[in-house]
Amino acid sequence: FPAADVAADNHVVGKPRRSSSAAKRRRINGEEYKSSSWSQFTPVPHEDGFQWRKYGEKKIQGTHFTRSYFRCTYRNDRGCQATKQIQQKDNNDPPMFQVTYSNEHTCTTTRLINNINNPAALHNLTANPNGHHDSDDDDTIFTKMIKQEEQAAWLPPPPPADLATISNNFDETPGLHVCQEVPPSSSNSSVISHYADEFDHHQMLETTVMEEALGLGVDLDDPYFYDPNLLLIYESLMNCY
DNA sequence: ACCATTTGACCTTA
DNA sequence: TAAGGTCAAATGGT
Repeated sequence: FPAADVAADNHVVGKPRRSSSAAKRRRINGEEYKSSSWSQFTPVPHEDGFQWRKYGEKKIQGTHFTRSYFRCTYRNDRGCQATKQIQQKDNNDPPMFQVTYSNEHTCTTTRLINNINNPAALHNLTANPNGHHDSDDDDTIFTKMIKQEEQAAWLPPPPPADLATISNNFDETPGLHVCQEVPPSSSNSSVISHYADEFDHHQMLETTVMEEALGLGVDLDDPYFYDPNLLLIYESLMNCY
């Protein structure tokens, strides 16, 4: 199953966010550390096997959608410093999200994923994506996240040329969602062309990534293609049968 | 009542 | 000083 190696090791779909100055490795106590931030594109931003608590949402300049900020649910009781940001990139069917992770998980769930070859750990992971014992309580959180994502996935259609219409769509957007569409800050033709250019840029970027992946034999119809963690689970399951 | 999300205020950084 | 990131009180769902 070559797709797993491609996505997990070579970062075809997930690539380091920082490329210039921040990409320089820092040296602490004589040890070298890689950047603790990485990102990936996915239509299912919540399906990464971890539990997250949202702590903020922000309109980022030059983007259509708000950025959502999450930290690990176990930050307080287990001191896990993992965080992630979710930024919706387009309104395709399904929409694509960029998920940027910072800091590795130090909570129990991380150990389960790292021990994916352990059949017991794998069973726990696949039986319940939260990586816990099975119980109704654990399930409700994950289910809620998925429902939340589904709501975000079906936003109003792509921005029309008429800016007044954009504002109307924004007002009708439901309250509970991950990334909501945001109206332009001013109304003139340069704003429209700016968004058009930005849209083209993202389309081009996605196309480049997809072509690169296809060249390496990735099956784009496979939903697990987008998430390295899910790919690992998928691969281990394939090995089991 | 408890807990996660929302959201404007506040803080940090370039 | 403005944009991005985080805090925390208010809000809403169960």
